[in-house]
Amino acid sequence: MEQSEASKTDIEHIYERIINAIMEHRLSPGSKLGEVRMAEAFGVSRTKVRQVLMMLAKTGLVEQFPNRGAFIASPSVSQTLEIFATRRLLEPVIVSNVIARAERQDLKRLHQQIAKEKDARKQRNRQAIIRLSGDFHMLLASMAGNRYIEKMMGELCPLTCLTISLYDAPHTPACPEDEHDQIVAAIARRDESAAIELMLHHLHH
Amino acid sequence: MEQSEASKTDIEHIYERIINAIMEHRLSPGSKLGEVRMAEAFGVSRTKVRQVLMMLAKTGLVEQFPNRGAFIASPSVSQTLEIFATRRLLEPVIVSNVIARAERQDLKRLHQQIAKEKDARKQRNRQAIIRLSGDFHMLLASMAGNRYIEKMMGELCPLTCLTISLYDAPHTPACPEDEHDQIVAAIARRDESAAIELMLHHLHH
DNA sequence: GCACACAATATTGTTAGCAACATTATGAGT
DNA sequence: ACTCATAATGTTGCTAACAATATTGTGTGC
Repeated sequence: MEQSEASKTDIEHIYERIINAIMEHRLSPGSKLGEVRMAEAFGVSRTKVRQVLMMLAKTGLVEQFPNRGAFIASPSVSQTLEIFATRRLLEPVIVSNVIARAERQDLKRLHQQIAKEKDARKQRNRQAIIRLSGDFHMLLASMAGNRYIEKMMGELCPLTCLTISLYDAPHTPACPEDEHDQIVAAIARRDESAAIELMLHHLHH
Repeated sequence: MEQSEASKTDIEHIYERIINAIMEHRLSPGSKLGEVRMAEAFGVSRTKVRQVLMMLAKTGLVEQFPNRGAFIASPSVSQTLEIFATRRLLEPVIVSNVIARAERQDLKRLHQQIAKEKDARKQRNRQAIIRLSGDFHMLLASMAGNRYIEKMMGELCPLTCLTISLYDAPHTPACPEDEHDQIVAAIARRDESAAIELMLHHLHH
């Protein structure tokens, strides 16, 4: 009973941390997520871990086998194709919505994000690079003004990270940085077709 | 201890039944979902009900308030707009994919679905009409060959039902039947632009 | 040395009971 | 009669122990 925080809060907290670990490639596809191990690692009861695992399973990031436990998902080739097909569907409308809605403050946040990426790249911090790259897409999604699309992106981004660690050559940088840069520039000058084109090209691997 | 079926199975089972209840308008937005009450109603332990509620919360169909309980979601106006915006984004590509992929067997199933709808309409079975109408869209989504889009539709359909019972005049039929009919016809003759046009018109309320 | 059966261990699934919180009911004071 | 405080009730959140299943380890026969 060291910390009796609101349960909701720390369940959500653990959930986020696991997603971050996936985004940073610190959890590989297929990794087993033992309940007691996680409970000890996070200092909470097994019940809460269980709930987190179930939430992750519902979003498709972990697979659960009865009486066997939970494992980080390893998307098949067909799943990977579907993930990217869905992103190619969603992200153009995200860009388009952002262009239509973005305030000056939003553009500022985008530039800050790019700056952070540039920083991480300069420091050769691979984990940070990967995570920030994903955060860029999530930030964009959060500005599109559609929470359902945003939620979907919140599931597709970590899944994308998993596919990258499965099917990409190791030590390949996630996204060339200047592409993010160019997209933001196109958004800033409200050039919709260019931004969409850049985004689609960006998602073409 | 009357039925010790595999827990996974009956959790999924309860989950489906609640979604069905939402789709049939037997659960109104804002309804409280008490844990003990549900546990008794379904003949399972409170823990399992808890897990189901959490899954429903993750998909956005119920809202949970700490120490207060779980309630069927009542989408706001802005949420409703976003739900339909998302459907207008997804369903055209669903139709397009179905046209590209549908086998003879799929078309048969679509026609069977339409026949069921026609039946329910003849019998003035309002609950069945509403649910079957939702099932039509889900059936279509399942044929599109993209499980992520299908999953998203599986969340958006029940949400749509909730918005209908919130913002539609009571006793309004969910969808005019012939529209589904026409869509299937357009799919059958592989007329993509017509099918998409019909679907968009269909989603225009 | 190998394959199989059987025991030991570890992990997951479930239940019952307790603690914490919110809601409702009761009653005293004005 | 109304308001506020306080007690009673009910509901949710959590923990710990138990049951069921899978995994690993050990030994015996061939």
